[in-house]
Amino acid sequence: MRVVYIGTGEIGVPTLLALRTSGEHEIVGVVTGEDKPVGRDQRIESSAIKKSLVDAKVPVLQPPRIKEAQSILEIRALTPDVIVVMAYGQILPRDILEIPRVACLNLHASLLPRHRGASPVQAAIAAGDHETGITVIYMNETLDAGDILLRHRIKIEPGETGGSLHDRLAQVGPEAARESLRLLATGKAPRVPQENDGASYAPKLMREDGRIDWHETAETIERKIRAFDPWPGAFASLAQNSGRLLKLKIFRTDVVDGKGTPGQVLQADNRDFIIAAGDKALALRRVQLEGKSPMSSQDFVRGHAGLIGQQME
RNA sequence: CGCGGGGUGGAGCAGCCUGGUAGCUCGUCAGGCUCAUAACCUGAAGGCCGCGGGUUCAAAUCCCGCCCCCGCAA
Repeated sequence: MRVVYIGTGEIGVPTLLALRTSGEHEIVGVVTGEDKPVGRDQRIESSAIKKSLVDAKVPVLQPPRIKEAQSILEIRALTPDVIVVMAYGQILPRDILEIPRVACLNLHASLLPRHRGASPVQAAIAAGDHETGITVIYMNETLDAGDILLRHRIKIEPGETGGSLHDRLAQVGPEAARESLRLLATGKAPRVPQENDGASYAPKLMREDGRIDWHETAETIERKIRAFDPWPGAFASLAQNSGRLLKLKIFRTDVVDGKGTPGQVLQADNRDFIIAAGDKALALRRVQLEGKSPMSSQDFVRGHAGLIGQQME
């Protein structure tokens, strides 16, 4: 079949690669996000998807707004049988959804209807889910609410981070995509409406969403820290001796016994760095100070006297 | 030139404003104490204070240039 791939995020790279190289289908075009300034030097860089196509002779479209007439015409001219969308970053208008002859599919990184929206990977860990996966849906105009074609489940491992789960889900994409296209090609593709009762929404994450609320339970905070590692990162503020408020990024913690005012430093020595949470407490294992590289909490404690009793915010 | 923090014995930091013997908490090594220890005591090794230039009697500290790391932002 003639396939147009629409996506920007790195999570879709293995899927696009598989579709290109499997020989079962022809990628007739790729639509991806614009090149934009990135990093400390604000260098202009292409999306992960475009970078993965450097050696491929595939037409690449990078419309600023896909809903504009120009890009709709260009995509229609590719005459796709199927459009496959994964982590694109823009809402597709009805005009686009109606272009493909067979179907317009979306690969979503959760078990829909759970965790619709832009941050399903983090949401699954933060919610304490034991499994997640890739859901392939027939797209409609409501975000992530289309009928389900198939689902591939994976277990969420203990200690899983947003980064590790993202990478494992990316590896599930190719299989889910190929199987979906195979079913469509043979006319055997199922189509099951989502049960909207079980729906939840995982909004696009902002930097500020990473701030830790020490009033929450230790378990909740621990999961959030794992979910937000490495992006957008969980952090808290700590008053320094100089009087300045320092931002402390927190990477790994363990739930431990301990009681105190939420945010209070209960212990800070060469054994543990423990902060009181809403119920129990959290032993910090790895932290990063603004302007510094990540370090063990022991290293942090060594260089910062008088931490005990201080308050994290 | 997008904004900002930083580079000081092996680790994490202080010292820099207000130039004048290199300091703290650890680690390492040797010895001691202890039934024992991520405990305690004693002693030791280990630094061209990121690199280059300048000012000065004197520079980790002040001035100029460069390199590298990180946070924000994306």
